[in-house]
Amino acid sequence: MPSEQSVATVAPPRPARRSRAPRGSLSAELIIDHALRLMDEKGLEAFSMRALAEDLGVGTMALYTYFRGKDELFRAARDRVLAAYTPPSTEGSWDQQLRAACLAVHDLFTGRPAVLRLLAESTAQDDFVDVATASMDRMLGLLCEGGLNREDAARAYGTLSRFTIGSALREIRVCSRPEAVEMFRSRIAALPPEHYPHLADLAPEILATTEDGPGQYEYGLDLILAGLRHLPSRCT
Amino acid sequence: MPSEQSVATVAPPRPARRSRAPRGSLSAELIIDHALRLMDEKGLEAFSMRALAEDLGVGTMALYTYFRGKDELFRAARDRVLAAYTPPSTEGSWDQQLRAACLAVHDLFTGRPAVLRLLAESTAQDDFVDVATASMDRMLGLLCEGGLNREDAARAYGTLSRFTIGSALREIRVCSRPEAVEMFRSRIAALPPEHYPHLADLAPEILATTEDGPGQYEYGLDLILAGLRHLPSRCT
DNA sequence: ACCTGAACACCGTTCAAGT
DNA sequence: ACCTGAACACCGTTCAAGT
Repeated sequence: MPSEQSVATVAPPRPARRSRAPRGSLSAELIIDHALRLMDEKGLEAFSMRALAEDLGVGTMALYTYFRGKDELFRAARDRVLAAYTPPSTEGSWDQQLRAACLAVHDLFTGRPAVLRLLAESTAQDDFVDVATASMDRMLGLLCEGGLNREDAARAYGTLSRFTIGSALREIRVCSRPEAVEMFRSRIAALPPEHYPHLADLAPEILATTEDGPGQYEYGLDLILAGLRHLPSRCT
Repeated sequence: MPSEQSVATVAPPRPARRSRAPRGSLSAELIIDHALRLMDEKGLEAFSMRALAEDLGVGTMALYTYFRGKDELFRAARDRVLAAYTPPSTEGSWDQQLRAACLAVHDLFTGRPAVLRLLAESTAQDDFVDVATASMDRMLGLLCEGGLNREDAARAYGTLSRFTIGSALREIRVCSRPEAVEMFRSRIAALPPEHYPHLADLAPEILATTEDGPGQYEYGLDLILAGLRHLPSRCT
């Protein structure tokens, strides 16, 4: 009496020897953990539901027990990183503290390129409140403390957050990637100097600042903070 | 004598009655034109090589005669918009002209959301020199004219360009989309005021500035320009 | 040369089914 | 409930073939 497995059936090629995954082996948290790691390691375009499932050692459809789909998974990953973030407390005058808070957000994003891209490229109408809620509240408080009126505080925050996102995006796409900087260099060198005299003249300085992302960020941040200190509405 | 079309052959369902496209009906320029229109109308995620080909009334593979693939088509479309751009000439002091040049770039991008997204999301190591070469050269010239030294000019340009891109991205994703603003509003209203006191307090001002994208951009721009005027290195 | 459809290797997701 | 593979409707792109 031949047992079932000894029968010479032509088995279809199974890509990975994986029996049914044990019942409690998955959870939303675990999925998000692996997703964030995968996205930051292999890049956002290499990420897929199928690749994530394989990384977890489960069938693709197992993910759909925990998330409605890819978009919901993305939002959950992004929100977890942003909501868990608390800006480091610092000492000093209001503008020194504000400076530190901005730098912390900047570092958060450059350290988590996938989350930044998710934030910037998200196509859903849903949007996280803003950069990171706790940080936003803190910065608004510091701006008021600095003597800005209500409208100036809101607008100053908007300015700082837009500049921070713009800077971090440039850094993860160019400054921190040697091949991209090299491409930038050769593109500038190839421009006809007679058409772009100032650009050709300042090329060395432009390249130097491109290579130093964080320094460039601090420079612009200080520029904005200087502008804030000279605001006519300020009465401190 | 039955003509060919009267023969009762069981024809496979042809999606569109399209005979072979005439020989010279396509060109790189025409393809780019349609691509830009499609991307701005239907959104970047709705765009595909297959949809573009259908829009042009040709087979999908006809596009590959003119472009190596989707990425090359994207780059060509982006480069055409940016390279063709010349900043409007304006009058006034160096900082007034600088202000006008920044606003023109800002308007270029908010008016062409697909190009901005292409610029921001491009994954290729190749990157256009920067925002728009002619504009970059002009702004660098104005900064030097304003008395900034070489390094400050390069860094100031970097600051202005990062802020401009960050602002334009925020505008096309939130400010100019009523559903997104509404989502933002309800998210803020849902936050516990005891955890985010400043945010809850300033909610009206924050929402007002969110609704006014261009105004918010001008505010931040003026803040940066004020910072530039107070730069210690300036000797004018 | 320019344009074509069929085919391939990917996606995300629906569905009916297994445990 | 939790997890599965098959199937569907999409992609971008390769290829051999038509004109």
